[in-house]
Amino acid sequence: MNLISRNTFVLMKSKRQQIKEHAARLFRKQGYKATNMRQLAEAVGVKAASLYNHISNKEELLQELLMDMAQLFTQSMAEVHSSSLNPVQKLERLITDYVRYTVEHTDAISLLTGEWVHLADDPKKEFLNLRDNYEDGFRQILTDCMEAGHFKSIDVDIALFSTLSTLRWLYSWYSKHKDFDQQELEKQIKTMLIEGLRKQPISIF
Amino acid sequence: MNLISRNTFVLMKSKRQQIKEHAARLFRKQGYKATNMRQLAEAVGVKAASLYNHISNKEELLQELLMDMAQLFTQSMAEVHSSSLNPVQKLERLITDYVRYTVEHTDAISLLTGEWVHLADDPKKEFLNLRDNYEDGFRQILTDCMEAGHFKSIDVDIALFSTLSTLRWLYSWYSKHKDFDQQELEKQIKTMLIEGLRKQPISIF
DNA sequence: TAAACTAACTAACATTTGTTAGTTTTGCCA
DNA sequence: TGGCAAAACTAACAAATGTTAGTTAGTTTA
Repeated sequence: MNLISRNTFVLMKSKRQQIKEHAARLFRKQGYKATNMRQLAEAVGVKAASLYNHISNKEELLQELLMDMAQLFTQSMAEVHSSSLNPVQKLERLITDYVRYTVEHTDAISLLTGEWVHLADDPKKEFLNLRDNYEDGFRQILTDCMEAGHFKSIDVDIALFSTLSTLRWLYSWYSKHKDFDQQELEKQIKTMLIEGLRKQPISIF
Repeated sequence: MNLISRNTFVLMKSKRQQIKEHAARLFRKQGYKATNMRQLAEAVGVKAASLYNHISNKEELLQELLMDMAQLFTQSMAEVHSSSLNPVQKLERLITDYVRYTVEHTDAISLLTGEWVHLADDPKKEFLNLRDNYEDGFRQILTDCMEAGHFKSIDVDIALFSTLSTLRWLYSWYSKHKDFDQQELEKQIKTMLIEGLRKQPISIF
C-alpha cells in the first residue's frame, strides 16, 4: 500500500500504462522494429533494464496495444449489432465510434494499419481474426443498407474497402488537424461517407 | 559486351532490377527494418555479400523504390496539370493513373504508405516534398471541381484525405482481388469517389 | 593467350539489440 | 527505526545485422 501515496497523485497512471503510451508513440513514429528498448526507456525516464520490472518483453507491448484497440472495435460492433437501429443508423454509430477511438487513442490506433505484421504467429492470428470479424460485421451492415434501398448498388466489397480506408487513415489526418472540433469532424466524415453513398442526396427532399 | 550473351535472354531484367523487385516484395511483407540482407540474398538466389556487387547499401534500395513511385505520380500530376481537360476529367485521369500504378507496381506502391519513415533525413525530405506537391495538385483540382459547381461543398481537406485514403489503400484490396478486371475496378472506384461526391447522381438525368 | 572485368563466394568485423543476473536504492509500514 | 518489497541501476551476454576484405571462377576484350 498504497497507490495514493506511492504515486503522489490519486489518478496517476500505472507505470505499465505509461510505458505502453510511450511505446505507442514511438512505435507510431519510428515503427516497432526501429524502436529499441533503450529509446523507450529514455522516453519513460528510466534505464532499459528497469522496463522489465513492469513488462515481460517488447512484443508484449505491441500485442497489448493492438489487442486493446481490437477489443474496442469488437465491442463497438457487438453493441451496434445487438441494437435495434436501422442499417443506416448502425453505420452512423460505427463511424461515430471510429472517430472517437481515433481522437482518444491516436497513437495506438495508428498501429492497427501496419504494425501487426510484427506479431508472432499466434497473437497475429488472434488479431487478424478480430479484424476480420469487424470487417464482416461492417460488410453486412453495408449490404443491409443497400438492400433497404438507401444506397447505390455498387460492389459491396469496394464500398467497404473505401469506407474503411477513410476511417483507417483518419488518425493521420487528425494528427495534422488537432484543432478541428470532434463533433464537426464526425459530421463531415459521415457526410462524406454516407451522404456520398446515398442514392439521392438529402438536400433534394 | 554484351547484354545478350551475358544474360542469355534479350529482355532479361538486370540483376539490380531483380534485387529491387525482391526487395519490394520483402519490404512489403515484413517491413524494411524487419527484412535483412541475408533474406533478400536468399530470395535473389545469392549470398548476402554478393548483393553489394549491384547495390551500394540497403537504404539505397528503399530510396530508389520509393523515388521510382514518387516520380510516376509527379509525372501523372504534371501531365494532368498541363492538359486542357476540365476539373472532373482531370480528377478521373488522376484516378485512372493511380489504379494503373497500383496494378502494375503493387509491391512498390505499398511502401509509399509507411516505409518512407526509414529513409535518412535528406532523401526523406525529398520524398515528402514530392508527396506534398502531389497532394497540393490534387487539392487544387478538387477545389476547381467544387467551384465549378460539380461537387458538394464539403471541406476540401476532408474530401482530399478521404479520396487519397481510398487510393492509397487500393493496393491492399487489389492484392486480394487480383482476378478483378482493371477496367472494371477503375470504373467502380470512380463511381465511388466521383459520383459519390457529385451533387446529383447521374442516374436521375 | 594475357589482361581486365564481373560477380560470385567465404570469413570476419563492429554495432546494435533484447534480455538477464546481480546489486543497490527507495519508500512504506509495523 | 528496521525490515521488506518494489523498482531502479550497472554490467554483461548472446544473437542478429549491415557491411567490408580478400579471393576465386568465369567471361569478355585486346
